[in-house]
Amino acid sequence: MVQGDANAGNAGRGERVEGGRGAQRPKILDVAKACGVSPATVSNALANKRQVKAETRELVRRVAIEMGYRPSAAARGLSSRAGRTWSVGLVVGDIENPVVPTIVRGVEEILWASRTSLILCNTDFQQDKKMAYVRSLVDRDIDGLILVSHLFNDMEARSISLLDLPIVTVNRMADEWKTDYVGIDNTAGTRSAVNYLTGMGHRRIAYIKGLHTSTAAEARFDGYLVGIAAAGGDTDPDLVVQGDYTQESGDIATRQLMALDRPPTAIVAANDLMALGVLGALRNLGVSVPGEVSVVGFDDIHMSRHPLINLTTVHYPQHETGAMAARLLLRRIEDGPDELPRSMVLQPSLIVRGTTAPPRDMPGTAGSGPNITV
Amino acid sequence: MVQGDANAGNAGRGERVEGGRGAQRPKILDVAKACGVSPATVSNALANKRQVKAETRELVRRVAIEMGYRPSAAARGLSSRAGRTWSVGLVVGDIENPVVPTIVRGVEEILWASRTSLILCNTDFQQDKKMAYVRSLVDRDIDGLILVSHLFNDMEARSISLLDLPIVTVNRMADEWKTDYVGIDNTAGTRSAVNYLTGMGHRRIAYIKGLHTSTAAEARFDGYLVGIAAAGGDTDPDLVVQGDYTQESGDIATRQLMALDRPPTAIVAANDLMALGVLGALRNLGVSVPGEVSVVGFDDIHMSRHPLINLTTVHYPQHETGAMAARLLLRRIEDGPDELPRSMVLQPSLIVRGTTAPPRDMPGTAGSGPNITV
DNA sequence: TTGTAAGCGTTATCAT
DNA sequence: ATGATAACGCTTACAA
Repeated sequence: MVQGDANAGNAGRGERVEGGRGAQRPKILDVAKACGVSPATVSNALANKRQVKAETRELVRRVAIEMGYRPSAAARGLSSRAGRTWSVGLVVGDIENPVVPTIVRGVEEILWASRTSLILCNTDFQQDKKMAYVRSLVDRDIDGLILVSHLFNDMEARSISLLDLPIVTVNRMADEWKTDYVGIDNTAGTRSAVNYLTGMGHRRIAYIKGLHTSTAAEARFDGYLVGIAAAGGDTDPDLVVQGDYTQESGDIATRQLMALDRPPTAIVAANDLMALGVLGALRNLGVSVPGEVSVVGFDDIHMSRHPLINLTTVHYPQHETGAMAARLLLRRIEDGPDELPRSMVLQPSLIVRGTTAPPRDMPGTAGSGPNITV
Repeated sequence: MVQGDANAGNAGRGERVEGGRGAQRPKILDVAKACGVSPATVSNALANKRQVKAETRELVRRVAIEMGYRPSAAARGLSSRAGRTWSVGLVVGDIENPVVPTIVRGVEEILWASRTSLILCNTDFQQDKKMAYVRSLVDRDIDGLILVSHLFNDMEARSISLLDLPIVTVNRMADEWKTDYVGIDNTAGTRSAVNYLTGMGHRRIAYIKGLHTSTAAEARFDGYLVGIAAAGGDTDPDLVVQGDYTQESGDIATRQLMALDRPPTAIVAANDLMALGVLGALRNLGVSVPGEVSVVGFDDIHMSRHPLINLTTVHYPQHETGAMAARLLLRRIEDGPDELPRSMVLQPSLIVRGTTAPPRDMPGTAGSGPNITV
């Protein structure tokens, strides 16, 4: 029973719909009619909100399923003042950066559990694209927003704050903008990497910086500086090269570093992608790792674990970061804006693999075995 | 990896903004009043639809911007019969699989150009999660749907077809379901890989299959079979091992293959991720590549290009696939359902790198230089 | 050129 | 326990 009469009321409208195709989705009124009750009752029966006689409730439910009725999310959001849209925006700079999909996955996992949709925005780190996306998300009445590795200037921050929309920022160091925050202690991360190297006797340690637009990049660099200073390492400015987080920039930086009169005995990169570039360049230059030069990355992307790469790196809990951001956001959405901003700082940890060893001129304890011998 | 302390010392920063907070977003009526015109005029002035006196139009626009007015997407979609929601769903199995982010990026690039939002759904290849996501997308009145590497059984396909929603499937071989389609010639891809190997003299070539739930996996396997048959290669069933597209399964399969009485001289994997597993396993087993065993992958993920990996593989145009899917979808959304289904089959191409060489017992032309020597 | 009013599909507030 | 009816914020006939 109950089959084709959806569309009964609005027949004649769907010109083109000739053969039984294009059966429009039934609306709540269709279900109501089919059940001989009012739309309100259907709504209540389905939402389990008000008291509805068990009998009617069952009837409505059965018919609704039979007809394939599904409430329109848009209509729902429009109605009911407290109505959520059950969707959140996720703004990332570059979905192709290996750390990002893992973060996204962490976010998705949590959101899925509360049946919240994820609107993905890829900004290519362009200011205007970023803002346009945010505006578009707001137009959609999203319940909340997660911003990964993005900086907002005062004007932008102010204009967004006005919306008093639940926001969680990820990988952005604290500023005046009071949003919830998830991140790691970047400084501690690089410092532990440098400490490890100096502990093995390295003194001439190079650093390849990340994109300057990121506060995380600054923090990681600080860790390097502190670590070098603490061990009385070489502070030759030529040992610091600007990169942009891409593999290629790691490659270029390495050629530059190895061309120095006194090349470094170890290279620390601000992320794994650049470290991979370092390894590639060294390989092509015929420099053995870790025999002649040690290499350390930051992030611990999946590929770094590969036996052919086997990169010593600082582990960044990417999945957990995403999951935590989503949890914070959902909590904020439920609690409302009156709670104090929450910060979650996860701890990175050094993972020692095969690209690090004592410097050649100081054959102390051997590393975990040479990784590549050219 | 040590959990972090939560809630840092940013207390004191959050003062509860009591008074002027929560300035709600202005609605069209607010703008109308502020301009002394009717809401209809505001709508028309902003949408540039009907003729509006240039003067009023400018006034309305200025005031709208001043007040920060933005039309509600939900209300817009709900109103106007022809109203699109300017959002599409993108269903993928695993965002962490390296080919996926690149496809996503291709989709995003095109969608962004037409200001259409991307709702990302990660199914983990679970049937129920997949269908739940699709339903949720339909509830949201999305304008269209892109399904990447997903199979739908008849019942599912039928129930979705009823919606007559614009759909583009990616990486799924043709079946009775008439949707637009983007894919590559998978069979030709693996066949070219096998041809290359047999051309160098290989006869005992192993194959690691992809997940059986995917039709692409079947097609790729077919290419292997055809290639082997054409060259009179070894059809020993032990040479075919089932994998699941993960790196780990490539590793396991390789140990199994190399433990055979007569191990293969070459291994073809149904994707790069498994091929990376193969390389890792061979490395750990002390088998030289390509000296003792040649390895070929499929996809050409970013990492395969790395000098330390340097994997010979079949290039799969991931970005272009995503972009093409989005173009097809947008076109379908605009053209309506009456046009015939369109199919787009892109051509894969073999990329010869360093993991392939003639078999040891047949030292013809050497490969492009040994990649790894253990 | 502009205003009025009728939807769009729900949920919420009243009555009954 | 249920049914009218008024929002929700917008677009678009239809009038003026």
